[in-house]
Amino acid sequence: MFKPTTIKDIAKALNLSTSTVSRALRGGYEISEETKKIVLEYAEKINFTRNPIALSLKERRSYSIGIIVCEVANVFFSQAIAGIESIAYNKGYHVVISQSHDQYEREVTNIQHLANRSVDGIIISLAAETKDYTHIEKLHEQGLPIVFFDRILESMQTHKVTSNNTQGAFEATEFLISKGCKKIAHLANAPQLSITKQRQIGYEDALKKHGIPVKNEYIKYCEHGGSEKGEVELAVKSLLNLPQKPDAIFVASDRLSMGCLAALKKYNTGADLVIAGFSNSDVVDLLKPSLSCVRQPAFEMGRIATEMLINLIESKYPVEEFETKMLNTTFQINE
Amino acid sequence: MFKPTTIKDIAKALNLSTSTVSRALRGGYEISEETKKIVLEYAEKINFTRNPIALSLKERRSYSIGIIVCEVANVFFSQAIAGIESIAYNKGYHVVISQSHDQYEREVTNIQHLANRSVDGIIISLAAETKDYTHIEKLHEQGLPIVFFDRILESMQTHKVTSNNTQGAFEATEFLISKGCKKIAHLANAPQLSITKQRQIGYEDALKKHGIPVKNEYIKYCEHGGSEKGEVELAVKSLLNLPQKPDAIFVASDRLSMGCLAALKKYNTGADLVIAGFSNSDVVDLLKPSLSCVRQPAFEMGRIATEMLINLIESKYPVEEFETKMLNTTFQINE
DNA sequence: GTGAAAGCGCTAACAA
DNA sequence: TTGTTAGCGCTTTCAC
Repeated sequence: MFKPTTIKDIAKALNLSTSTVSRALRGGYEISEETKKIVLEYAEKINFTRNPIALSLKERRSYSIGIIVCEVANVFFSQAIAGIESIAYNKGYHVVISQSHDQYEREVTNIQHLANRSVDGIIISLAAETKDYTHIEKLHEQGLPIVFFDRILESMQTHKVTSNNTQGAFEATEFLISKGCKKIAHLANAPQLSITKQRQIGYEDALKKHGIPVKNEYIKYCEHGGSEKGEVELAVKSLLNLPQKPDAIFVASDRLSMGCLAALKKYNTGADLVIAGFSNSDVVDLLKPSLSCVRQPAFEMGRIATEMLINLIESKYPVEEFETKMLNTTFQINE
Repeated sequence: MFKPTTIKDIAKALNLSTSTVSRALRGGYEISEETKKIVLEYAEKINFTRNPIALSLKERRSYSIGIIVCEVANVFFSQAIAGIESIAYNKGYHVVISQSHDQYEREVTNIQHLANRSVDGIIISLAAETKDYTHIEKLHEQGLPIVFFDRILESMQTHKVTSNNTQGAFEATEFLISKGCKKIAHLANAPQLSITKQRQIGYEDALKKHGIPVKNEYIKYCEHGGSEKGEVELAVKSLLNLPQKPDAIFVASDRLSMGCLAALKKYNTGADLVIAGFSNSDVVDLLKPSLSCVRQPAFEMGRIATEMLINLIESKYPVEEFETKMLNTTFQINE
């Protein structure tokens, strides 16, 4: 059995009390230099580390933070996680990653699991399926620090980090217009998501600015964010079958973009379509139907969200003032 | 402050002792049906969950397992993680993911962090940079259950899961030969990795079988697994600059494949090259220079590794017999 | 400067 | 069937 040493072992070996050892280890000022030295050297020698579990129980906190994203195999999220880790580890926090796979049920399970003091706070981007927020609201009311990023819950009073989705969508759509497209479709995420609304506004604003009417049949939502099998393909198919077939598609997310390209390939079409969409993928310029894309500063978003969360966690007083940071996107043309 | 309810609160509210509550919650047979019902209903009502930290301290285990992979943004690993989670959650284990980014230092830090009783066991695929294994060996000697998958440490006596790398590499290389290629280069991972050796054997076997001489200058290793900036590009460049420029490349990993294609694009060449390599990417058939690929059963590998680990963790007696499972790959032609 | 002891939330041996 | 209590490893107040 795996049985590491405890301060009790050290105390016994050194003929001291556990409290003296404990204080010596954390450099308590009341301990004589000599004792301190003896203890530290011995601890070093036997490669001692304090039991973090016991520490958590005692301190009622775990020095770890939980992340909930829909999936880690998405470049946007993996970059964000890298950003989160970069801050968290520096400040002495461990990071626990969990995936909702865009499913409501799994989001609920994961957040329950993470709360209950196995983490000190949570950074979350909502699942596409989530429409009921009581599981989060309850924990928040109980005092669990929560920071939203990307897919935020607007109604909740806490810190939030997003990119400028509206502006990004606007640029992408305007790019499609600049390529001479007039029948621009929009392949969107689940309609209740914050990012879906914001991106749709950017899309519509661009159309309006250039005098192109917004047509509802050109906007297709994917309720499951593209994680349901065949979901994206169906949406693309219905666009292709419209009497007025689109000449361009603005796609709202990375996952949808890949699904869209795959569908176009399957139906052996798309050569006459211009595609632009949100994506942080690094292989985007290797794709056959090229994909111009809106890039989000994922790493930076992760960093900021983590700083906000740790502020919340370490704040001595209940925080009353919350901020929502919005970061700029960039647009990358691939043709 | 975040302050969840404890069994003490329940005991007080229900006028019972904490032990009764504790037993009722875990369905102890000695508790009367009535008391059990009252307790369970009340717990349900106030949405009670036991404090896992206290539980861990008491039981000297955390019911969580640690995973160390080079990066989560790699489809092979994210699929493996999904496999790991599928078993772990069913058996009541939490999963803690951490990334080495193929760096030795981070692997050491992560494994230290995970051990020390914050996890009950570890599933690991080695970092490309790792050449010294004492950090793992020490923990293993102390009794921490460890299972290797993918990039395994052959010298360690424990369970291991791999795919049939040699066979996969053989098929890919034979495919290139079947396309009429005779000057087949091999873009490989760090040379000390188990997978590198196995895949190289498959590559060489295929060449030999077809009477093609193995040339050392056609084999390029990437010490950092392609995670160092410019590493892959440099390797590809040196292949392209050979007096006898290759007519095909067999690439040893997903990351290297993407780097390779990017490099070919950058040098505006590759149309005359046939590429095949290991990849679990789902966008592989959308790539411009097409990439035929060896698919590994990542999800299944994750499942098996987890079953093995949990067996190790829950075994009453020290396990002496270890097994190495090897799963078959499949080959997917894209042209 | 050091030690004894209580307590964090939970379980389990022992009592009743 | 239920309650009392000690103890998991650590920190911290209070004595000395």
